[in-house]
Amino acid sequence: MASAPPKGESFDFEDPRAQEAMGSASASCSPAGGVFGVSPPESSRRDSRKRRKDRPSWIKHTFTPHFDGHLWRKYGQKNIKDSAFPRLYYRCSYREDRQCLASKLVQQENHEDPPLFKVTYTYEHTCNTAPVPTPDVVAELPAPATGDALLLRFDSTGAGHRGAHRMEQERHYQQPAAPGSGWPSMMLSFDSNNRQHEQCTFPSELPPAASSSSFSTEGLPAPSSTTDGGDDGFSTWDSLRYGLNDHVHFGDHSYLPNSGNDGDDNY
DNA sequence: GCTATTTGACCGGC
DNA sequence: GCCGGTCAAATAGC
Repeated sequence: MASAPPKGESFDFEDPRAQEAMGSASASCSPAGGVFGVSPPESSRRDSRKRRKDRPSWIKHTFTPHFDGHLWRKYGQKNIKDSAFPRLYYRCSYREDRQCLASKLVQQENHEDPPLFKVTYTYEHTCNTAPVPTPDVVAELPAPATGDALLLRFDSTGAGHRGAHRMEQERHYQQPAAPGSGWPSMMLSFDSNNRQHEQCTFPSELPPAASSSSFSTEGLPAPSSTTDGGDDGFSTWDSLRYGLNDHVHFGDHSYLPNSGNDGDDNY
């Protein structure tokens, strides 16, 4: 990642320190450990807004802005001047519990399908909740010739501290004739911490952004205990739509299978 | 009833 | 003075 990141999957650094810190390290949603663990500012309202420029931040372009391995809680949305899309503001769900100052801004950048999002991360996570990918849900694409069924396998590792949730499900759905029958192999995982992990391997003809062999996106901003991410245009779950080309329904959520990509921003 | 999201307002930075 | 980031009350969903 350090060099020539694939289209739609790149990092830019607003903070030179961040850029330096990244160095040759593989791109992860959060740079090499602790580099950004700069002493957090006071959490008072005023201090929290002070010195924006001093805050470590780095930018990532992705098609799946919500799959970055951490739990995020939305705290604001704002229309930005000169931007056709609103900017969404998220902060770490553990902000209060663990004084984690990590936050991110998500902004759609174009109308492409899938749309590209610019995600600006601020502060390294100090909550120590970086998830370890544990594929619990697996979406496998059968041989193209056999039909258009997608198998989703739900499972649980029970690795979470809240205890294991188990569910298994097989789902089949129709998919349009995919050119070249190149469908991504998607893996989704949920752990008992309400985190979701996703891994997706794309066929060769996928767009450059998605053709980086594989990507894994973990820790959906899982809607925490109650919701699934809300309905703010593109919820956590909506991000999945960019991983396939047809709609897949998880409960109330529908996904539009397509070439998804979240890059190697995970662990 | 609890928790997350929405949304308008506030306030700091530029 | 304008713009953008955050707060916090209101609202909605579970």
